Amino acid sequence: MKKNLTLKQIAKELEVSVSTVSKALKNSEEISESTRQKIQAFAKLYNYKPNNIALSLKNRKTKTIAVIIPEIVHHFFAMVISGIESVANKSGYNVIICISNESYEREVINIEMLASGSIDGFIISLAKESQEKKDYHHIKEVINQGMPVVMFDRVTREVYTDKVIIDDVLATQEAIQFLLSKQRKDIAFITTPDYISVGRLRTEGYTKMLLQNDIEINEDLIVRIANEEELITQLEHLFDTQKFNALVAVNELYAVAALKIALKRGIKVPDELNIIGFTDGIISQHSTPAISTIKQNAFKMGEISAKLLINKLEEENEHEHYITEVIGTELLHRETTSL
Amino acid sequence: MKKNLTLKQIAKELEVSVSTVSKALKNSEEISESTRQKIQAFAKLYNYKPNNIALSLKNRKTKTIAVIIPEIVHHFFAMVISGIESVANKSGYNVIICISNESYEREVINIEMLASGSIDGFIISLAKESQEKKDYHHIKEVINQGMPVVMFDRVTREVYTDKVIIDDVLATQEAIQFLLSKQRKDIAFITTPDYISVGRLRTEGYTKMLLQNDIEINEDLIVRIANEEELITQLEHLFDTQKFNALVAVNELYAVAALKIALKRGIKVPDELNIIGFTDGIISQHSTPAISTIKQNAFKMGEISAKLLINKLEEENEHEHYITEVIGTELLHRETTSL
DNA sequence: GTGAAAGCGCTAACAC
DNA sequence: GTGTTAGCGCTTTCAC
Repeated sequence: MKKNLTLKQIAKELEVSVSTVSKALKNSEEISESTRQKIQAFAKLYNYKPNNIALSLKNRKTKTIAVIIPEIVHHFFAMVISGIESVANKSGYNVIICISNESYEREVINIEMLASGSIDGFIISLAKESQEKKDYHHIKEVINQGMPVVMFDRVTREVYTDKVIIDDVLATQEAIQFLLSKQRKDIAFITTPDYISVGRLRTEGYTKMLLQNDIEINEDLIVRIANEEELITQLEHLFDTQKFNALVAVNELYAVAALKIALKRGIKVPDELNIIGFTDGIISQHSTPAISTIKQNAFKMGEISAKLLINKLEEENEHEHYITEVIGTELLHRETTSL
Repeated sequence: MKKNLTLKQIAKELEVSVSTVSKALKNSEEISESTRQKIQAFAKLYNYKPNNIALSLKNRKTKTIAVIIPEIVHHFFAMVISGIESVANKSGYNVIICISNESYEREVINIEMLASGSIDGFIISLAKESQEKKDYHHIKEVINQGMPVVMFDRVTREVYTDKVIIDDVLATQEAIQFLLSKQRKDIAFITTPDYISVGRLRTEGYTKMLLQNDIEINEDLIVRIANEEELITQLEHLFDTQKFNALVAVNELYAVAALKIALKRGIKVPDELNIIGFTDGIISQHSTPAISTIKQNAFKMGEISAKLLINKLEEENEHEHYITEVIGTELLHRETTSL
């Protein structure tokens, strides 16, 4: 139960001053070769490690960044974190992860807690509830304090800061275009309520593309899932009441649920029904048939978010100049689309 | 770009001393009602927040705990984290997550980095490589320094500390017993090499149970996956060369891969082949047919790990007394087992 | 070459 | 009631 060694202790032990020890360990020219060696040897022997907290207090930086995500048991977010971790570690940063659990309150608490000194910057994806409330004062506040913030995926126009997103409208349009090119014009669309930015944008891509092709929008083909518990019921209702030969879902959970219902009803996939999901996660990969999907490059999204943040943290002159990076997507054909 | 307010600044502004401010904000009886109110009002107005780093340095505790896991894009670990987060937050602790990426080196680096002051305690699940190397000096070292450590799932006998595990042997035995009770005696077993503790224990459960029932072990029915890239090849080989009417896999990835191959070969599941996996994740839930599984209660595992750690952190008298909590499992029947 | 001293932001024992 | 002081562990300027 030996406590961690401090400079003071080394100094005492070696009968020199604290500052000498500090300099010697930094290999400062000021200190004579011999004392330097003596001190370094001692420090090594007793495995001296500088206390990070003291360094943070002194330097006014903690070398850690915080990630606030709505949910972790989710392939997309797990991949983003993986990407963040990977670049953060390379630059010597630690990563703190906090889960808002889609709750506005938890988002606020986490951010306020961390904002007071514990971290150097935030990477945030908004909780559903915050988007619903449209209340972003907590984020604006930390930005005002001069703390860099990067938002990804679930972002909002109301906050000025760096953002990393995919072009949801375009990505959806590409998927719809593909289906249309195969003469599949009755396309069901499973999405979220419009207050979720990504859901809204994807729905926009869907309607835009149909209109561009002079196809009338059938509102009954658009299913908005507000509550995941009603996912199955709402999908069953869709299958009961509508005719369609293709289906696009804004995430893989909705896609696989739809696939499952189709299979149960003996609908042949992909012959009678094409299915395209979003998020290239393990569900899509491992279902049978494997689901064709719009790949969002979550890992890359994490990497870029972290890079943007670290750039802001390390650049000298802080010009107020924010960018929004748009990550490319790709349509990945597997077994639920017919080529 | 206002920097964070400090006690000093408040003191100056209000022409009192720093300690008066400190006490006033703590509602100390020592300070007169009027100055207390004045100071509190001012602090509130300018949104004063104490600097966590300074507090940590002072108190020698950071109120944050670190979780080191091998992999985050994995339902089991994501759920464990969720559980840890949930109890940590309730007790006012922050959670730092670091990913060892199954690498011994990254595990060592992360632990050493955090051990120097940044955190109060660790929750660790070992990287494959560390288990392979059997090198745990980095963990023993932090424990020696007096830092509490809780290990979960991938643990080792060589380190004395609190642990949270499932009874892998027993859990596997129950699965095997179920299959035997249905007269399925040719059971393939997809596992990891023996240096992964959970793989070894589950294999032990498998052989034990068969022997208990006087069934000879057919080594060719046991497939050890050392490298996930060869998963498919090895499984194909199994299906090519062996006859079996049941299959148990030590994780859901192996289970779904086996299911997929079976389906491709036109083998009827569950009629001709029963499949049971470990880990009740989204893969098992959403595959068609949905995979029966041994549920590990990952969330609970996280909760208990966090509780054990926080107890250690907050108890006064530190008696060297370690416990190993065994979490119950349950066999969850879905569509790949016949009842 | 080496060391004393100040300071990062906060607390607490001890004066006054 | 309020303020002074020392100290958490470290760095850095400035004396010696």
